Amino acid sequence: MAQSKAHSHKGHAHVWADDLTPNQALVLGILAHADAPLSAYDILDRLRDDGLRAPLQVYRALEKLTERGLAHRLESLNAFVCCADTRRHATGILGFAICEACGRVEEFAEPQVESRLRAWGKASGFVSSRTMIELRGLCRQCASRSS
Amino acid sequence: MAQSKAHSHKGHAHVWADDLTPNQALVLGILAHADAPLSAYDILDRLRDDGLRAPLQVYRALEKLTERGLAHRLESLNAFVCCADTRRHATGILGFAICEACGRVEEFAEPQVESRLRAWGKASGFVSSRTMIELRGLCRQCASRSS
DNA sequence: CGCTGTGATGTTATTTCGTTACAGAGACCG
DNA sequence: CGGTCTCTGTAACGAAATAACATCACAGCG
Repeated sequence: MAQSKAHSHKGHAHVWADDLTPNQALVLGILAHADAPLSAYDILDRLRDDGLRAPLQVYRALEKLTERGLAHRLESLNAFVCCADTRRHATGILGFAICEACGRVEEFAEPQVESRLRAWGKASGFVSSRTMIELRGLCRQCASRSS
Repeated sequence: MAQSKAHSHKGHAHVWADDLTPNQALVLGILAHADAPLSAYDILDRLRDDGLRAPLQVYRALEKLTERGLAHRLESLNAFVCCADTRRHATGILGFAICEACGRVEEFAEPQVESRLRAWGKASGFVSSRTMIELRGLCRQCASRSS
């Protein structure tokens, strides 16, 4: 840890967190500027000019970023997005609505969903460490366009 | 369609549905006897003696089985399970609790979770076609053992 | 200074997962 | 008969993820 600024020389980096390593900052920068989820290899391709060469470099950065809630993995897509609201993420379970037309992802929190899942865990004895909620469908714009 | 019995000569097949093709019946038979999720390649390995040779044969069968709700894909695992309760599946959204110790999967339905998600969709304009809910953690037995 | 522990990095090769492309066999329908 | 549809078989490929191993930077300590 303790890695100082970690500003991309391309100007990707922002405020988020100051203690990112250079690779982590590069990856987060790419995710923050993308308007759709990116696979690890997509990210790698966009960072070749910044010196990244192997998938593992990207996967390692993504692992740290997701641990800290700065990025999320979409399991049904094998792809990653930048967290839309770090504050909210800290408070509980997030859901993701993935538009299959435009590719955009909406991040949401539903406290009542969370409490119902917690109640189910209590009743069944299952101790949950991580919860994934993903919806596939059409966002408002795409749904109205295609109707 | 209309493929008759589709009984495996190894005795895998059961009641479920009579109109499965031979390959579909083989795959479903393997899934039904497994006590943990299986990847497509796991399934393929166990069906070599039954004549299956290529991944695609398994993926095609899995596609039909999941369409009909006879099997489910666990996105966070890239693996498949036999549906535990086809009746319940027909009625709505299912969740899956995956034990990271023993590998077993519990399938559950939470109508209130479903209604909350539906409400969110209505409010945000998102038209959902498919919903995935997966929990990772420890089942009752494994949680008590490891405490 | 040298030594040591720890975490991030870099590189190669391999494994695991999933799909594309193409061709054949059988059922059903006109 | 020809046309279409679904299921099937085979080979090759592409995408996603990890294993194994070596290196580098740095902080703490004697």
